[in-house]
Amino acid sequence: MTTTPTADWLRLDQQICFSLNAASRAFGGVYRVILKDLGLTYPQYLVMLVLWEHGDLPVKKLGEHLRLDSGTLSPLLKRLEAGGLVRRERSARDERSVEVRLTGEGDALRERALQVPRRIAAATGFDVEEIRELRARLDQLTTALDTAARTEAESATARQR
Amino acid sequence: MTTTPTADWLRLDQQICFSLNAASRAFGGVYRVILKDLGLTYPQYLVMLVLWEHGDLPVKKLGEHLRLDSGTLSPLLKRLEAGGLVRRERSARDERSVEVRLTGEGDALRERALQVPRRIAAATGFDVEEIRELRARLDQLTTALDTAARTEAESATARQR
DNA sequence: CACAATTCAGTTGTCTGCAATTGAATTGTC
DNA sequence: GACAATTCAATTGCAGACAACTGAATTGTG
Repeated sequence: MTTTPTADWLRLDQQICFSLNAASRAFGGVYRVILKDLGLTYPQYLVMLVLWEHGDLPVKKLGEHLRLDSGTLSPLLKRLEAGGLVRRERSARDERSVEVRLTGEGDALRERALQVPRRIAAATGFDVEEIRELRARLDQLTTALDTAARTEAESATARQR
Repeated sequence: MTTTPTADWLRLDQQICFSLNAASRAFGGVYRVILKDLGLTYPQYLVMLVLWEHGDLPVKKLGEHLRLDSGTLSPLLKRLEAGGLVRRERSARDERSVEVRLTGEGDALRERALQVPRRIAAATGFDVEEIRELRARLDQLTTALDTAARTEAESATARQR
């Protein structure tokens, strides 16, 4: 009987994470080019997407939508503010919270951004259905990985006790 | 007739790039936990994978396998060297080139790394066939995106002329 | 041979991502 | 009402990515 040699488990081209990482960075490359016109980086674009979709939000909520924490968002939002797309205002009701508000300029940028998804979709060469399938697959993967990360972290903590 | 409102094109949950990005970072979380024992980060692990698979390589070749350039690899390799896993030696034949060589320690680490892919695979909750399919899909995507990035870059350059 | 073009690694500067910590504000509980 | 626990944004420190550039070495062409 021929089993896969254990050594082959380490082959780069068998690592799903590598393909994923490569695809993610390849997207980065395309976005970099397309978003240059808008003066946005890709993560900044994601933040703007959330704001356009949901309106003004506290940093916390923004982070939940994007699965990013304040360590990433704080400096990013400052840059957006410096670019005049966004204002940050301490909430009156809860002084711990900072509301991120679109400026007129930030709101106006939305019009120019409308063409971006279409250009991106074209760049993938995938049709709508293929994209939908792949998205579903990836979201399923993300959920599984998040669960596993928590489990691993717990068992690691347990080992230390 | 009911077409999808253009506004919906900007919805975060329709952006394939976001799912991809999220999945990639979720992988990062799992790897961070699992690789902590080995004292490697995820990109460092990828470099080690290539070296274990192909033996000593110049920085250039390493970058081709991983689609990374010297800007990323130079500092990363210095850290691996500081950790005693790798040596960097100027090639005698071509003094521009730097050979990255595994040390005994780096080679030995391979044994402990053999368990990693299995744990990762388990974390995904996907079976071998599902992983294979997803990988194929992602590689296809990467190829398309790389081509598109070049095309976009060219047309941007052309517009400037 | 000479010299322009190319190749290669490294450096610098900018922008993520994330862990860990800080400090202020709020909430829950006694 | 006091005070411990929690929440929230910001900061610090580290490691990646990548563009742009530098400097050294090599190659190709005339």
